[in-house]
Amino acid sequence: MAEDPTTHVSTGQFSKNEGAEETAVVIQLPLVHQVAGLVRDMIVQDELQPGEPIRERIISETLNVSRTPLREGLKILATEGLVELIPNRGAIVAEPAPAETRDRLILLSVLEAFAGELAVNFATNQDIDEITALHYEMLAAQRRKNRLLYFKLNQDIHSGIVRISRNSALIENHIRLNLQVYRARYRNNLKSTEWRRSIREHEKIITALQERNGDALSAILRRHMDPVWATVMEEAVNF
Amino acid sequence: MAEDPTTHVSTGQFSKNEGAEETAVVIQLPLVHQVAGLVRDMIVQDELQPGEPIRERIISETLNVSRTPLREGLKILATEGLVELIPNRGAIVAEPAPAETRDRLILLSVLEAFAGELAVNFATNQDIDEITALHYEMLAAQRRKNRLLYFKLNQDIHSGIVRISRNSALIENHIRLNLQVYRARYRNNLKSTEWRRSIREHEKIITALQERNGDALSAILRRHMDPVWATVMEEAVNF
DNA sequence: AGAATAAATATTGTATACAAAAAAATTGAC
DNA sequence: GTCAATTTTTTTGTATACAATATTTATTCT
Repeated sequence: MAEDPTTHVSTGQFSKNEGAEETAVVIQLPLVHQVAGLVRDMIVQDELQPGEPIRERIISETLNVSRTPLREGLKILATEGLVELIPNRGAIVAEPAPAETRDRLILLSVLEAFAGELAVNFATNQDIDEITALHYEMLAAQRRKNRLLYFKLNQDIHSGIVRISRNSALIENHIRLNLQVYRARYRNNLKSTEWRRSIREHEKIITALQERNGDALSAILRRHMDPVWATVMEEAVNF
Repeated sequence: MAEDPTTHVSTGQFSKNEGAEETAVVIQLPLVHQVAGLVRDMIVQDELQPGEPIRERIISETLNVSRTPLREGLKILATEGLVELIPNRGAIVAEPAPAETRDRLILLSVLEAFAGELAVNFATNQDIDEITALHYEMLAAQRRKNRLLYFKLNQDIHSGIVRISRNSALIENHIRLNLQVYRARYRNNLKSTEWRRSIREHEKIITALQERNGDALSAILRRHMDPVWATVMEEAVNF
C-alpha cells in the first residue's frame, strides 16, 4: 500500500490536486489529529476491540501514513484513556476494569448534574427549544425501534445540556469521559427495560429544563446513569 | 551536546552501566514519559512561561534526546492542556484565558466537593489522621512564613481528600485539572489576606472530615476556590 | 528612509533507517 | 509427540534525513 504515493492521505498539509479532480479537498487538520481521530473512531465503534494490540506498521499502512504521526496520535489517545501504552510492547486498546467504568460513569453523572445547575441559568429559549426538538426526534427513533439513532440523539441531548452550561472545562471533560464509557453506554442501550426507564427520565429532564428548575434537573441527571454502571457491574460478576 | 552519545539520558530502556559505577540506575519509565514529565515540570514551575514557544531542537538537545520522543511528549502535554499545538508552528506553553482558568477552578471545586462526600464514607481513621497531620504541618509552615511549603501541604491536603474518595476517575481528573490551574493557585497563595482565609476554611475542612460530616465538607470545598478565581478575573480586568 | 518583495535561514512535519526488545519459529533432546 | 533452548523474524523505540512551511534578513523600488 505504501508503495504508491498517490494513495496517501496527505503527504504535506495540502492536497496539491495533482491529476484527478476529486482530491481537491484541502486538508487543514494536522495529520496527527486526523490519525488520532480515525483510530479513536475505530476504537469507539469497536472495529478495534478492547485488549487488542495496535500494531503500528499495520495501522499506519492501512491509513497510508508513516509510523511517526501514528505513534504521536497514540500518545494522544493514551492520554485520553482510550489506549494503553505498554513499554516495549506498544499500544493496546484500553480495557478498563468494570470498577473503572463505574467510577467514570459516576463522575460523568456528577459533571452532568452540575451542568444542569448551570444550564437553567444560562440557557436561551432557543437552547431549550433545540433540546426539546432533539427529545422529540429521540421519541420518533424509539417508535421506529431505531436503537442507534435513539442512542445518538440521547447523547446529543446530554452533550447539549452540558454545552449550555457554557463552562469550557466542564464541556471538555464531559467529552473525554463520555468517550471513555461510550461502549458501556452503548451496550446498556441495547436493553429494552433500560430503554423505557430512560425515556421516562428524559421527559422529566426536559420538563425541568423548560421550567428552569435547576435543582430538579441536577437531581435527575445525578442518578440518570446509575442503571448503566449497575449493568456494568452485574455483567462483571458473571465472569 | 548530541554529538557525544555517552551524555544521553538513555539510548535504550536500560543503562548498560558501561564504564562508571554511578550510572547504575535502571531507567524503567519510557523515554517519552520521562521527557513529558520534565517538560511538564518546567511549565508548572514557570521555567517555561505561558505563550513561550517550545523549540524542539533546543529542548531536545537540552534533555539530550532526539526530537522524536520530545514531540511525542508534547502531544501528551497538549492533551493534558499544558501546551498548545499550532499547525506548522509547533508547540507553545498554554496561556489559558482568565475565563478558562475560572471555569477550571469552578470545575475543580465541584470535583473536590464530590470527593468530600465520598471521603467521609470511605475514609479510615488512619486516612483522617494523615490529613490532620498534614494540616498541622501546614500550620507550622504558616508560622514560619514558608509560603512554598504551605502551598505544597495545602495541595497535599486537597489531593489527599480526593484520593480518599477511592474513585479513580475522580482522582485522575483532579490531578489534570490541578496541573492546569497550578500557576493561578500559586499566584493566589502569595496574597496574605487569602492566606488567612484559607487557614480558617481548612480548620472547618478538617473538622468536617473528622466528624465525617459529608454535607459540611462538600459545602466548604465547593466554595473554597471561589476567591482564587475571583482574583484571576480581577487581575484580568486590570489589563 | 520606508515599504514591498525576494532570497536565505531556521523550524516544524513526515518518512525512513537503525537499534533494541519481544514474539514466533525452528531445532534438538528426551 | 512434547518440552526446552536457540535462532529467526517481527515489532517497538529512538535517531536522523528530507520535505514543506514559516520566519528572518537582504534587496529593490518608490
